[in-house]
Amino acid sequence: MEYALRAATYLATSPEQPRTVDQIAEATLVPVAYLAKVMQALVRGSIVTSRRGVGGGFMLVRSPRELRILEIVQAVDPIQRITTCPLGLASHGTHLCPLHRRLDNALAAMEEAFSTTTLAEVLSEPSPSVPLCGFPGGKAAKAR
Amino acid sequence: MEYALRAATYLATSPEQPRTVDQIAEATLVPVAYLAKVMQALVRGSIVTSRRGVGGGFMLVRSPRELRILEIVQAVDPIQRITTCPLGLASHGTHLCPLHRRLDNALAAMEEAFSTTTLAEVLSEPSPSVPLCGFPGGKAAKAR
DNA sequence: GCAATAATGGACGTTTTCATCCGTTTTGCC
DNA sequence: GGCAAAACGGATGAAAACGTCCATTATTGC
Repeated sequence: MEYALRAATYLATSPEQPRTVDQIAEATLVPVAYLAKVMQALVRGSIVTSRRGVGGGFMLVRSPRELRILEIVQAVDPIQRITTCPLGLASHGTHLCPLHRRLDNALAAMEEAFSTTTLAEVLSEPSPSVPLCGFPGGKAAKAR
Repeated sequence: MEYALRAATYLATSPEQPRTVDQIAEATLVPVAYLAKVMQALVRGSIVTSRRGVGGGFMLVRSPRELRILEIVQAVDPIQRITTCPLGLASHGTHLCPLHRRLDNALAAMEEAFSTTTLAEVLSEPSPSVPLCGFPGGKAAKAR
């Protein structure tokens, strides 16, 4: 999930411009082979599009301005809200017992936190450090 | 973590009274062998005390009234706040980049949600369904 | 059509989590 | 002291998450 967010954030720094798995991996310091899988998940979740072949790569489907980070989270690692009693019995229909209500509240709080920011906001936020820390200088402190 | 909360909630229904792993497992519908491990974690986290032998079992160390559910969570499955840049470089000291700040905010929101309720409040909350759903009738819908 | 580029899919390996089993130790009771 | 109850600890196993590797397919440029 971290990885997906890093990748999406990176893509948001140059929408319109397709980026290859290698580029994304280098910028975000994510193991490239695994990142390929994560990107597939983002494709399946309709967060990014992909194009094969020369000049291909991945691009965000929608503008960073209208992409909430919650959507990325939901695409790769959906927040499982508690809608029904996790114990076997469905003896009381929809309303949860107090304990599970609290658990669900915590999940809701997390969802809320993720839903209130778009990728564009993450990028534009005035901050002493650039998103993804090292980049867009790229290759963040990678000696080579 | 669910399991730990269920167990603690159950213990809170009769503080003072030691409960065995078997009793807790039956009431909370948690696999008994695994629950034993979870209880060990709670012991190590100083949430419960244990006594061996006849009449022994587990008891909450503190009163349900002063036990926040966050403490149980932290004992068995600590919320890992992001305090430092997860990418390699510690190039910028304490302040996180915007992306990781959001992630940490989400974690903080969760912590907050867990810290605002005590076990006693969970139990006393007026609700159509009893905590842990099936119990304290026990053996929740378990045909036998 | 051929070669290079890049995503896609499947097989495989490693590490964490969830879970079980069993022998050992502590404790209370007779 | 001996026995039964119960927690404790370690070994083991199954499933999921994390990660790697490689062959295949689509796309572009020549």
